[in-house]
Amino acid sequence: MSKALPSALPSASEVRDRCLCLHAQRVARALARRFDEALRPHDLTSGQFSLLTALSGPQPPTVSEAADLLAMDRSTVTAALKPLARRGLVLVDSDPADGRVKRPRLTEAGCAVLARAGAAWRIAHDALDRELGAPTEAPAALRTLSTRLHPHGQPRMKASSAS
Amino acid sequence: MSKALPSALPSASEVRDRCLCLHAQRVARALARRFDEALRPHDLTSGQFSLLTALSGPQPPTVSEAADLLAMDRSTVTAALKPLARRGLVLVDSDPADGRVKRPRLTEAGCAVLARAGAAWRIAHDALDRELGAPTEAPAALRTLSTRLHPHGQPRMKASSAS
DNA sequence: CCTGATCATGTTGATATCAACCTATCTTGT
DNA sequence: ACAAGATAGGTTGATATCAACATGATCAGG
Repeated sequence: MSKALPSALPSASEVRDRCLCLHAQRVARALARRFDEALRPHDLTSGQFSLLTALSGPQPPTVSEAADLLAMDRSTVTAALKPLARRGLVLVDSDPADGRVKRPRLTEAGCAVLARAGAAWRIAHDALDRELGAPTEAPAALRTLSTRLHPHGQPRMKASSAS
Repeated sequence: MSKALPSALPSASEVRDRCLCLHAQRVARALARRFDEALRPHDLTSGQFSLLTALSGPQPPTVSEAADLLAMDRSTVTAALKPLARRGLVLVDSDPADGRVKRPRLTEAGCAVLARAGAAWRIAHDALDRELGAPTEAPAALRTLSTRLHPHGQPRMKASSAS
């Protein structure tokens, strides 16, 4: 109903003001740069740190599970693991029960690096929280969006017949 | 004060729950995929669409200004312009007043593509808004964060002496 | 057992992303 | 006019990112 008038084509300012995607990219890039810098002493990018964290649970996730956790493509995870494996921080085991499944896990060295980097992460995150001033609602909103847009952890349900 | 106890190293779940950077990446990736798909009929990625939009003002921005607008590195803009220039959608002019400055601008073809893609963008964005249900505060929060983390448009001030 | 469908992952090719370095241009002080 | 510093941009090398396709493993019927 409300879209009976496509009116004019989207203007530059409309996109700049409205586009969630644009703002999400802006935020993502700004934060990535920030944490990249904080983690540089440990030779990890923010993305690598997130990936290592995703592997750090008691039971190593499969590649697909890790991808889901990070809301990235499976093939991106495969690619991202390579530099880490080359450095001996992760090891990609095959699942004994299912030959298709791979379970990348942290090595001892990987655990050590992650532990040190984790301390730097916390310092950087505390600084960020401080800099954002009073507990803004922004972080919570970001997490909500994150969950809404790409729920994780639940058994995937295929596109059902429901419209 | 509150950091007298570094206590344990950050756990996986602490990072997963707290890390703004991780959630920002998740949101950015999910939205990028979404708009990539919406714009695919026009052979534009969400990033290319944003870049074209940034160039679409009356006075074409410099490379640095465009980078600032998108919160990306200058060299990323340079790289991102290449595929677009190759396809004849943008043209990189030199500023007549300052030989260092380049001003990438849309060609006629670029304008046409952007107009068509803009219509698709609006449809996709309307659908997204609808899907996010009631006017959540998330979008506003995202925009706030975006501005806080990487203000744009204002004359850059170098790191002041304030501690 | 086969055979086809399904599933997990890997590979390829294109683009995106950034830091570090490099070059060309402008500006300022002399 | 010249040299020194600042500024704008590009180049290089590494990694990240995804879609599309390809491979190999498992599973369900027969």
